[in-house]
Amino acid sequence: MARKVDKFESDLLRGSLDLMVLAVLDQEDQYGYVIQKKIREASAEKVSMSAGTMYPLLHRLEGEKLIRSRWDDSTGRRRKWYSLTAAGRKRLKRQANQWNQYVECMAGLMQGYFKPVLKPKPKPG
Amino acid sequence: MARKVDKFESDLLRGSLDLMVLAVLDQEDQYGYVIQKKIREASAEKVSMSAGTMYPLLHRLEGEKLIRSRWDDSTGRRRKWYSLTAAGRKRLKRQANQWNQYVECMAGLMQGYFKPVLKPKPKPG
DNA sequence: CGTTAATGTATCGTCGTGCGATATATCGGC
DNA sequence: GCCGATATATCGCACGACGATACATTAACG
Repeated sequence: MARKVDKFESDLLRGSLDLMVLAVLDQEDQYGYVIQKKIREASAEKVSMSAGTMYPLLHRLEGEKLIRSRWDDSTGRRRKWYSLTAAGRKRLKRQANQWNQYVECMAGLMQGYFKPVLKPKPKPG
Repeated sequence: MARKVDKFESDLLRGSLDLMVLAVLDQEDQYGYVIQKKIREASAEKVSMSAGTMYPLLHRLEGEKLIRSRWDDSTGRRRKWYSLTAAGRKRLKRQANQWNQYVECMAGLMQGYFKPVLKPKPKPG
């Protein structure tokens, strides 16, 4: 059996997808297709969101005024570019913080109840 | 009615709640009310699952044969004790692994696109 | 010219699940 | 008697990731 690249469960995505997209847009303005691609590549193919996830997500974030869009029809391919709003940057900061806190909480929970799986101090030197 | 629990956090739970419960049960057999309490306390009140989340979750895990239950009616309070099955232990190992990998992926994504938040405060001196 | 693949955005219905509300019952303290 | 904590359970709702589907452009290949 050929070992396929293990993909993460979609339930994990649920809590962090917004954060990823906001983080990508914090670096530079982008359009949907590229955002999707960037996340997939940056995660070594492990995080992949379908188009049916991506576009509604973008629309939702825009509805929340966290990002704004503008169409680019200058080329044959219609592209909708997105950029972070001030509120988006603020949200990004808050969620990134929350994410880090949550990861710490999980680490604590796992350490207390499930030592073996947690790496025994990688100690990168 | 306004949402009491932050949506970001409840979505985070989605990807990791099974893992938490399995981790708690890996330490020792427990019943629902205490599992709920342990998670809440171990996370410094930050992670809290409602009873309406807890019991259906337990039933689901039991349906998946990851845990098994037995009633204790010896006291006035009826308690349903849960314990991990072999499959449950296996799943716990897998999920914990996935979680750790996912956290690493996120760290990579965030580092590339959002340095300021992730970066630990440099200790002066 | 026709076909296929990649690019690019969009919407639909389905499904799973966390949540608040609610129900039921026991027990201890006042 | 009343109230809060303990203890389990179920209901309907909200929300979002997903696969399917649609449609248009561009480029490669025959």
